[in-house]
Amino acid sequence: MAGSKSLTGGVSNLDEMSVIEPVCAVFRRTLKGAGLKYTLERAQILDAVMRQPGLFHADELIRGLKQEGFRVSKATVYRTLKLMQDSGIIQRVLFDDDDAGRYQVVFGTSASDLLIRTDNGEATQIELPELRALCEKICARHGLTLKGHRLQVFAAPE
Amino acid sequence: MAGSKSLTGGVSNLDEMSVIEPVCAVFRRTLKGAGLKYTLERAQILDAVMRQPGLFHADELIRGLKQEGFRVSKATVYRTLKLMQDSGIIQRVLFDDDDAGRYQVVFGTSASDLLIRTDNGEATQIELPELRALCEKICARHGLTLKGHRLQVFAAPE
DNA sequence: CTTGGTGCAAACATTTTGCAGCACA
DNA sequence: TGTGCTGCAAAATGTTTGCACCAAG
Repeated sequence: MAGSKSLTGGVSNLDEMSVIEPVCAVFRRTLKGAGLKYTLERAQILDAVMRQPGLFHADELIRGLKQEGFRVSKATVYRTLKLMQDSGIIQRVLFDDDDAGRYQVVFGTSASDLLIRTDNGEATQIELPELRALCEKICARHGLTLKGHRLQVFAAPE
Repeated sequence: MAGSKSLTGGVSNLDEMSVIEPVCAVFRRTLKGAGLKYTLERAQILDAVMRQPGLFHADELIRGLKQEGFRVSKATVYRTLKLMQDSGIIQRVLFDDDDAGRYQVVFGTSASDLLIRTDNGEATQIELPELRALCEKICARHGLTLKGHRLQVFAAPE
């Protein structure tokens, strides 16, 4: 991770990044579909994003990238983050006050569901399979097709 | 600094809060409990908020107030909005890109649940009674007490 | 008086955009 | 050659804060 370019580049050789593979493909496909390119910077950012533990701040991400020696500008990071949203790889999350800039990886997980502790803000990804059916039901009732969902459960100890 | 700091200590039970008790009373009680005052401006803002159809933007609210002849500053509006969040009367909502500044009245409704059309951004409040039990189950599994939840269902026609 | 509230404007944090140069199809 | 990409810095949002003054207990 400290080297120069051990990225998912995809042009030729890869490293031992396994989680990233499918996401990478999705991202690339989406980009290509829009006439955009899968550049080194975008690969680096995707890589960094997938390495994030659940939730992350755009700011942290940027700092992390710089710390690892990558020279990406925040403009590019934000631009890429937006592209990733469009590709359905990540989504913005806001669960309480003052939580701007918070993102979450949603690709390859059913991780739109969060359990959030109101006492310390800690967020855990939860699994709630039954929810899917509920959402589908609601959509059907409105004559719509389910595209996704997001649940935030707030709780405290005691 | 993640958790919210409730003025009276954990308002929370939004879902079962009876519709009967006027929001005004709750707000007032909460304020008093924190040694704060229920001023004219706060009343005006609360009033305007309750008049909002579901979701609203802080910005719209401010414009609306000014248009009605009230001379409240945005600073006061934001300060009051925050107080209302702490009282559990409203909550911030972010369901997609670019939706900062969006709020929702949650008092007296089980309205943390939204059906959002991905094609035009239109948001409808939905009723999903079964969800409550699911949330409770999850909380129990983690040894926590349910404080509230928020669901966003994304869907499109076709 | 003392505590809190308000408006205003400046400050902030986050995200976006204009621009010039660069890279690759 | 053109189209897209990048970094930088400036701009644009959305929200908060410092300050001086006002209002009520």
